[in-house]
Amino acid sequence: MKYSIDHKSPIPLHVQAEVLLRTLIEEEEYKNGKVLPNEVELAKQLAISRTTLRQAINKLVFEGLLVRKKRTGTKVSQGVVSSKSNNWLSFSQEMKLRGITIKNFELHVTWVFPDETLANFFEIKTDRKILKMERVRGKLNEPFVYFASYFHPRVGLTGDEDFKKPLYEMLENDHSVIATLSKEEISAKAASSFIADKLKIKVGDPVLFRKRFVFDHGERPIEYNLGYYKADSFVYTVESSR
Amino acid sequence: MKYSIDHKSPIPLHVQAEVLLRTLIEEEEYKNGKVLPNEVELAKQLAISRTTLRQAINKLVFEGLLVRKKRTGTKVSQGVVSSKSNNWLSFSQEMKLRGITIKNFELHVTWVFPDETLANFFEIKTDRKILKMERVRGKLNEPFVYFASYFHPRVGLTGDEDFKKPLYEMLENDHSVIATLSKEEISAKAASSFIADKLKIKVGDPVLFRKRFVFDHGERPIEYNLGYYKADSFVYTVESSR
DNA sequence: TATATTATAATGTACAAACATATAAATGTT
DNA sequence: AACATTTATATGTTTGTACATTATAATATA
Repeated sequence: MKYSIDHKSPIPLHVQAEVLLRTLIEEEEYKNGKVLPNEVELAKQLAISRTTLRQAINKLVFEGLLVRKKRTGTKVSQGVVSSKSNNWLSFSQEMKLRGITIKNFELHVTWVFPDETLANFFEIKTDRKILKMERVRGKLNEPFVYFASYFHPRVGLTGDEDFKKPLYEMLENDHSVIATLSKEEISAKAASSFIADKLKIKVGDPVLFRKRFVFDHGERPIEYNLGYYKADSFVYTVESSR
Repeated sequence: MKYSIDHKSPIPLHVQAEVLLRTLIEEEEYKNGKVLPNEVELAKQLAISRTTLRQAINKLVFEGLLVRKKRTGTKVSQGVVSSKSNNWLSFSQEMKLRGITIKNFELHVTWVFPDETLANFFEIKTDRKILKMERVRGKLNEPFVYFASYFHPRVGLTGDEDFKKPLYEMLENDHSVIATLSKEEISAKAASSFIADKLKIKVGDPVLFRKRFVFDHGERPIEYNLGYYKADSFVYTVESSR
């Protein structure tokens, strides 16, 4: 047989099968839509169990490389590809693009004990103080966002930094912390009295709420950020393709 | 026990387990790094075999939602990898994954003249009628989103289509229209009387407003979609890296 | 006290065996 | 010829079982 599997190798059989399949589906005929040998048959040929073979196939199916169809069989999927969109600007940069000049008219830095959520996110104990930065930004007399940011001690912030500079630039230049990954959650909320006060709106008024989790290259948590945007002052844009 | 699995249901056990896990890991504690019950234990609790449970966990691991570690256990991944073309699920698909069954309790199809914005987007004249589809969706007696969708004439919809089927699938299968690009704008708004009525909330209550522009492979406009989500019923998640 | 060593608890790998389900193809019926 | 029915074949689901591997926790040793 053309391909086979080494049962003596320390490499797991399903991994060997996966590699073998990847090679196999590179072949012209398979690329052009020929169905693979059926699972039972192929498993027998490779002298592995069907379960093990399926383990390998599953992975490729999940990657979108293979497509399964009952009765018909499994074959190489036709059009694949995936891309991703990016949005990695700090708030001031984002606003600048829209021709809006931002004022920071409240900037407050304190050291606080993290609550459970924060301690968990940062993977630290609750008795270890962390830096909290709050700020209100907007046009003068018209605040439109309140932020609360928490930073991991690892970052080494003292609280004396110049927070008026673009944040991620500052972290990179002065602290060698490179934020590479972020996860955001966006939802709508009614303003609490605290937020209403900060944004000069009424309690219950709509706000856009954005949670942002920032990580460094090693997937270590860097910043935990909560943003409350006055309705209509902020539009979040996402582009995606498939 | 808090969650459980229905052995009588026609839904495969591993799918049920998957949904259940997705719900589970939405909980704060798990999101913040608590490890899941170990496989053997969890399988016993859910009264399914470990193999079946692993099938479910595997899927989430492939998606990058969970991370396994020997001896330590399995937990929700922090840094996340964003694998699947997941921002490309239709509403019903998105909800299904969360184990929520959606009712369409208002579905309305009409032909309308586009306003300036629409005509511009579709690059057509304002005297050419286009198909408008409105719907309210949610759990029964608890609507949580109102949609209005407009389709380009090019798509060739007659209005008699079965809009209960997943939209993009339908477009693809029955109309050979493949939506590949989307641009979305998300903001918070106060409910108008119209929206308040649709969502059974009060005028002025917060809603998440999502505009969605959908294009085909040739970047030609396909759909213009407006969605009004009841506050807290919907969280928009974005992952990005640089 | 610091460093090896060993035990333990979690995931990882692998098999065999049944039965379920969807669908293409073959067959039968009108 | 058009339609309905059956059958065969491929994937899909599920269980039970066994042993391997690895990283942490507990223990023993220098």
